[in-house]
This record gives sequence, structure tokens and C-alpha cells, in this order.
Amino acid sequence: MVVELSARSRQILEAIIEDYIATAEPVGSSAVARRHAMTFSSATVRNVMANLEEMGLLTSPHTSAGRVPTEKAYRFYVDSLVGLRKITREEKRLLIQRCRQSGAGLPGILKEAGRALSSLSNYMGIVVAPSFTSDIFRQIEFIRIGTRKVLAILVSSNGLVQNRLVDTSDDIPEHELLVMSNYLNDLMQGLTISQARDRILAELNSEKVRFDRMMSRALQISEQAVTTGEEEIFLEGQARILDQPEFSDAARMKEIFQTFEQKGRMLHLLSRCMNADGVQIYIGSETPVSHSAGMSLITSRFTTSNNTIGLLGVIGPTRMGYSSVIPIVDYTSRLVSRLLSEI
Amino acid sequence: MVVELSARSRQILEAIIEDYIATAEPVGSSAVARRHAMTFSSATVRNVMANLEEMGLLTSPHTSAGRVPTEKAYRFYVDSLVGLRKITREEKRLLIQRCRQSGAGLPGILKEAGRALSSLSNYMGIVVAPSFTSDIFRQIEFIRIGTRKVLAILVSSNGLVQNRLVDTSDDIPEHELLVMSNYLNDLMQGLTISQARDRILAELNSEKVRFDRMMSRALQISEQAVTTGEEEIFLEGQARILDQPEFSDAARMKEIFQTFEQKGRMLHLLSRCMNADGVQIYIGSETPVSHSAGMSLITSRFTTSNNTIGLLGVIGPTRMGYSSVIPIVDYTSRLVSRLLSEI
DNA sequence: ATTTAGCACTCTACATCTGCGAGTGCTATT
DNA sequence: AATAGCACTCGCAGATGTAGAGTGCTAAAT
Repeated sequence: MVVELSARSRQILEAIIEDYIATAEPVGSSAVARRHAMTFSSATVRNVMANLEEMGLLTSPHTSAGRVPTEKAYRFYVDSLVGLRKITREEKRLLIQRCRQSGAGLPGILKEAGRALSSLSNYMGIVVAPSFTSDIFRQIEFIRIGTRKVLAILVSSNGLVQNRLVDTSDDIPEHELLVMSNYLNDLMQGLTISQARDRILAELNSEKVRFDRMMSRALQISEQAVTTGEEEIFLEGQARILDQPEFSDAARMKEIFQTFEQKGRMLHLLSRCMNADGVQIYIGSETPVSHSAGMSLITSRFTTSNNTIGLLGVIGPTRMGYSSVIPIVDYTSRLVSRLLSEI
Repeated sequence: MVVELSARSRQILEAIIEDYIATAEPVGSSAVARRHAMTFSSATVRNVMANLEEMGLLTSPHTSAGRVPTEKAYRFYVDSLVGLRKITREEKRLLIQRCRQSGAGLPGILKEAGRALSSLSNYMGIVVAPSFTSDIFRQIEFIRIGTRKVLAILVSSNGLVQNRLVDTSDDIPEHELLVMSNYLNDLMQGLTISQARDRILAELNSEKVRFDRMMSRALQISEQAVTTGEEEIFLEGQARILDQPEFSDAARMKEIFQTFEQKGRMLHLLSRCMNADGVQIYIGSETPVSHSAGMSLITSRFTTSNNTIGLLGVIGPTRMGYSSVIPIVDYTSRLVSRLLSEI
């Protein structure tokens, strides 16, 4: 729905939103007229506010309180936000420094990026690691751990490692494991992990393999190895949302923390943020995770050297400092993409 | 300090503690006399309570409220606790079921054990994975990832895997990597990871190696690989502590969550819980993590198949259901040890 | 036709007050 | 030594009162 507003209404709406973002308290007509040194009086502001309320952009908690922006207002505000604060040099410096200091490797960078996001925005940082399954297969290794236990190690071309302990029906000698891994490495060369999985399943059903004991055994083991483990999601700075006055209520808090504990579910919900390029903004009930809790989500994708994609962003209250958070998320996603391409 | 009490004083103290654990509200003299069907009157109870207060076992929040047990009282209660509730069959069943259902492998079992601890106790579950460094070295592998990048994969005999991406000054061909890994596998055979690290450092300084380009390169790379990564600590059911009325205050909550976010620090503090065998109980200010926040910690060690040790337990408010939590922690640590020995 | 000033009205947050009841400590009694 | 009785204390919850912020309407001004 397109919202049409006169220049003045718009100016007032923006003032209200910004004041509310800053103070978390309902803002009254006189406050707007005063603080923003408007050319007109509080009475005029009142009239305009009444209009805006009718349009569904403002509500008042009760008769004699000021007005509070609705989700619709935030949406309008964000959409028409021309004056995006640029990211400051200081923030850039901090982000770069922190992401570099992290222990080498993709997970290290991502975790640190999440922390940096959180500390710069003062909300919660969120990072979804690129899905292992869409990464390109690089190598599989088998290591014999005691009798009837084989450790399968799967390496992707991004240097990600997934390992899995597999029980085998009987003891497999080392030299046979070597033959098996050679066979499989050959089979899966150049495929993504998920394609590799399909190939394995297809091969398992093929005639030629069915009667080759070693091959079918190799396929069975590797099938377990390529089965996706838990995908990784980093939530950093959870304690920070306790700073927000709107979450000081215990019941609400609990709801939120419970949501965050179900990482699998979150991941599922976040997947739809990965479809579009650029910074995505979800306000209030638009937010895929934790509906109805008055949270907003700002995300952006990042890419690794071989074009698998991950997601990073910030979760905070609907009343969020959009104008500063958006450029931070934007910059961070570019930065992370760049750092990852260096790996 | 040893506390000596008459049988009656003791009976009353226990009644107060148990009532307070159940209700989280100060308990008065008449409540004790009534609810526990004592053979004496509330007036007598009052006299006894006055004594107990003088001994520092009780305090009253204000004049006309009931009494609340102090840390000292909990300590006494726990120490003299003969009537440890046995773990129920139902609880056993649940624990076993949940720990088994977890994905194979040590981390899977530990994570699930943490969750089970949390849901059975209704407090927070905590699990510290056995230190990788005291595990026994099993094998090292190098995989070439692009030019000048080598992925070093370190496997312990428990089937734990640590991997690290290493930058190399120049490109190393695959066949040379193979030679290197053979050399190192031989070098570190049978040692623990931390011993292996010492050996590597010693070797790096030895005369014979210093002038062998390949060997010294191998040692340099592996030195990075054996450097300990982050140790793992699982905190499960954080949301559950929000159920406790004593933590409904936002400021307190924040303090607690901030503590839990610094996992490195926690790990450090928890290390002293690993020294003794059996169930360890830390009450209030005795608790190594988060002093002064009115929390108690109950832990017990578990061991893997080759005697590396980890820690698991429960964190909750000082007012904790000790008599049921203690056997749960005890049983879980045995269970986990057993499950791990099967790996 | 807007904009503005003025004013009556509304509603909440905060403070003050009050009675109730839970709980205590002391004392006299058994 | 244990108990019953009693006066006393104190916090809590509900009631009452008040100040102030904010609104909406109307009439005057531009």
C-alpha cells in the first residue's frame, strides 16, 4: 500500500519516529514542535497527528499520552529513507579490525562478525553460515577408530569440514578404507555436497554396484557422512536486548529467548531472507522469526569464494535505529564477502 | 565451620528450607507448625527460629515477613542431607532415551545430555566437553585447498576432529603433503595432543630438523594445527531460568546472561570443579561462575573411553531442588561416561 | 481556508493514606 | 522447657487525591 503524504505531514511523522526511536516514550505534539524547531505550532502538529492516526501510522497508548509510530509508519519511514547515515570511518575500522583478529577460517570470521555487528548496533547480531550442502565437494577420508568404527571426514572446497563416526557391520582394514576413499573421491569430484549425496544414492541402486561388496559398503558409509549435520547459526550479544526497555518484562523475554534456543526452526524461517540480494528489512510482524514480539530484522547476504551464500544481520526491537543499522549491516556483508574470498 | 543443632532445630530448619524451595516465599512460624504437622506449637517454632537466625542460618527480609534460609543454611541442608531422593525410573528412562537419540558422536551426546539435564531439573544444563588437548593423538592429514592453503585435520582417538586452515609461504604439492603427514603421524604416535605439541616444539629446535626444509615446514604447519581451538561448553535451557521468580528482574537477568556469553571465562572458572570426583555442590557465593548472583551450581565429572574428563551439571537459583537435582546430575554423569565408553 | 491560541477535558503516574493481616517477640502460665 | 496469649510492627494492597502531560474542539487571526 502506497502512502501519500504532504511534505509537512511527512516531516512531522519523521520527527515523531526519530524521537520515539531515541526515547522509547510516546511523543506529544508540543515535544515535536519544540525539539525540531518547526515553523508551526503544536496545535498544527496536533491536527496533523490526528490525520496520521486516522491513516494508521500512529497510535496512542491512551488518551493523554503522546503518539507512538505503528509498524506501517516504520515501513514508510524506512522505504522513504533517503538520508541514510553513512557508516563512519570509526565503525569501518572497528569492523575490519575485529573480523581480522578472529582465528582464521570461515567459522571464526563469521562468529566475530556477529559479535562486531552486535556491539556496533547495540542489538543482537545474527549470522547464518553458508549451507555446507551447497558447497563443492573436495575430498573424503576414512580413519579407522577402533574396531567397527570408522570416522568419515568430508572436506569442502571452502575448507569446511564435516565429520561423522560410523558404525560398520564388520571390521574394515585400513588398506580397504583407502581404496574406498579413492573410489568415492573420484565419484564425487566437482559436485556440490548435495549433488554428491544424490549421486551416492543413485549409485547405491545401480546394478553394477549392488553386488560389489566393497563399493556398496563405501557408499553406505559415505551416505551417512554427507547427511547434513546441524547447520550453523550464530547469535551474538543476546544480553544486549535486555538493554531495550520494551523487553524488561519477564514473560516477553522468555518468549524471545525460547525462540532463539530453537536454532533449527530459526534457520528454517530465515531461509526466505536469503532469496533477495542487498539489505532486507523486516519490520515487526514481517519478521520471519518470533512474530508478534515487536522485533525487527535487518539482513544481508554474503557470499563465499565459490558463491555459496550465507546471511548476516541484526535483530532488535521494532523501534530500532534503522538509519545507522542498515549501513552497518550492508557494509559488514560486503566486508565478510571480501574476507571470505581471500580464503 | 561445623554447625551443631538439636534434632528439633534441625527438623524445623529443614522444613523451612523445603517450604522455601517450593514456594520461593518467606516462611512463617505458623506455616511450619501447620504444614508439617509438628508436635509443638508455632510459638516454640518462633523461639527456635530466633536461635537459627542468630546462628546465621535464617534471615528475615523485614520484620513482619517470614524467614528465608541463608547460604549457610543451604550448605548445612545439603551436607546433612540423608534423604536424597532416588532418581525415578521415569527420569532414568527419559535420560537414556534422549541421550541415545542424539546424533552419534561425542558432541551430539553431550549436547543432548545438557538438554536432558535442563528439562529434567527445570534449571539450566551445562556441559563442558573433555579437553581436546588431553586426548590421545590418532592421525593428522593435510589437504591442499587452493594454492598456498593447506587444511590440516587432526583426529584424536576419541574420534574428535580439529581442523585448521594454514597459509603456507609457498605452494606445497600433494605428494609432499603425504610425506609430511607420514612423518608427523609417526612422530606423534601414542602421545596426547598436548604432549604432541611439546614434541613438535622440541623437534623444531633440534639440529637435525633445522636444515631439512620439508620437515621443518611440516612441523610449522602442524604446530598451528595442534594449537588449541576454543574449548567447547554447552549451555542448554537458558530460557528456563526465566521461570524462576528471583530472576524476573531485568538488571539481574542481564548480568547473568552476560556472564554466560563469556564462555571462555566460564570455562576457566569451571576448571576447578574438575579436580574432585563425585557430585560437587557450590552454593551461592561458592559458585565459581557469576558470584553474588544467588546461583548454585551442581556438577559431576564424566570420563571418556581413554580417561579424558569432562564436566556436566546444572545451574539454578540458590533456592534449588537439591534433593532431586543431585541424583539427576549424578546419574547423568555415569550415563554419559557409559555411553562414551561405547564409542 | 489554514493556522493558531486558548481552554476544558481526560487520563495516567505518583504520592499519600489507611486498614488488614501476617508474623514476631515478650511475658505469664503450665 | 514448652506453650498460650497478647501487644506490637511492618509491609502490602486498595483507596483517594493531585499534578501534569496531552488531546480535541472552538473561535479568532492570518
